[in-house]
Amino acid sequence: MSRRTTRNNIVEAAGELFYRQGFEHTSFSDIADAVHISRGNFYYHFKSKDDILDAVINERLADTRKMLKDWEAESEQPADRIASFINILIANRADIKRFGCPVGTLSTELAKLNHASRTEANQLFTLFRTWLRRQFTLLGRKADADQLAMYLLARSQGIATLANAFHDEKFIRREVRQMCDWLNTCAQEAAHNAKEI
Amino acid sequence: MSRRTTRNNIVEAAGELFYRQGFEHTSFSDIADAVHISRGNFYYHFKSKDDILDAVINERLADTRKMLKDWEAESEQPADRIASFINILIANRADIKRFGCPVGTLSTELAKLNHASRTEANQLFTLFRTWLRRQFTLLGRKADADQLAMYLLARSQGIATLANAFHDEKFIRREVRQMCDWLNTCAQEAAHNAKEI
DNA sequence: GTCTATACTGAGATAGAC
DNA sequence: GTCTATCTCAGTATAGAC
Repeated sequence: MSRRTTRNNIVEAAGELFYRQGFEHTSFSDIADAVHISRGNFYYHFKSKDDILDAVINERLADTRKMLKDWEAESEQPADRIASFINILIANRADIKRFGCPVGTLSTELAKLNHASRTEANQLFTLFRTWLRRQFTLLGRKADADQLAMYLLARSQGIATLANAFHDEKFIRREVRQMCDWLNTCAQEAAHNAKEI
Repeated sequence: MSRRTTRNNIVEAAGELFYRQGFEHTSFSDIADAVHISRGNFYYHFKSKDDILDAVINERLADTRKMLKDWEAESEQPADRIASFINILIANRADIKRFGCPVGTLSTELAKLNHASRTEANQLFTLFRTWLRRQFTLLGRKADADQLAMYLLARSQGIATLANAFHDEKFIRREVRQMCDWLNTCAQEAAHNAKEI
């Protein structure tokens, strides 16, 4: 686990602030206040604000890889693993309601800024997409695994956006329930097809 | 129709730039260059940048109201009207790919900025939600009309976010096709239920 | 490694001439 | 109505003491 160095503290605080306030709207002063260091001290650890952003994205990528690995270790069944993905909406519902999805909102912001780290940030989406695709393949839906992965990703994104706009946690719960139903149907279809062959 | 006054030109150019670059990231200089006026001239027409934002939002609200009205006039059947909504994803696919959904991305940005006009901007979502709810009610799905409306809204939002992140228009087309299928099933169910009663 | 002081830039906003 | 000139301020970034 990452030690409590000043550098790590900066990345952690910046990551949180970028999520809550947006990257551009977060100033060095904001981060300095959170970490309790002076503004000038940043430049010992990073050479620019963009540099901090890269560090934040890389940490999120590492965290996400670990999370996906954990989900695979926790469940044998691909359907259960996919359910783990769906349920992060519930686990993070309070934050999602207030700040939206950390992946989607960063991607959207960097797209508007036409920021150099856009591509990096979108790797977060790719991580989920690839992982979900693999699970759907294991589930026996090889032919449309990527489509199913994208469907789930998109639906989760939309739920996060609207839950944020309407400040509505109940909406998250309801949609998650529906997505779980959908997943069950999906798994049953796959099992049925497997018997036929 | 709005005449070509300087004020209207400012609102139009600002609306476009806010969509493409984001509100915060768009400066007076950017707008001034687009409209070919000096920076100082803004303050004859608006008292602040936030004032311009309000004007932009109000124009979008008016445009959206008109569009929804037109869809109602163009189609008698609620299912066809809902299809009009789904198909804006196709009509605007090039912009969506590059800049995301104008409603969703503004809502997301203003949420992060904790901006006073957040509520105003979210009225855009409410407009679509209420209109869709009414169409689903007319379709004979009174009991779950609002849930269906939110489902469609959320799904469209997610599609826009991912199409933007992955720069993928084909994904939009495929998802739109699926949503149209879903809508047909929806309408058939409603028709079936109507017969039973 | 961390600080203070400071340079530099671009932003939003104002005053007043035309 | 539109312009130029200017103000103020916050932001990023640098230099150099400790």
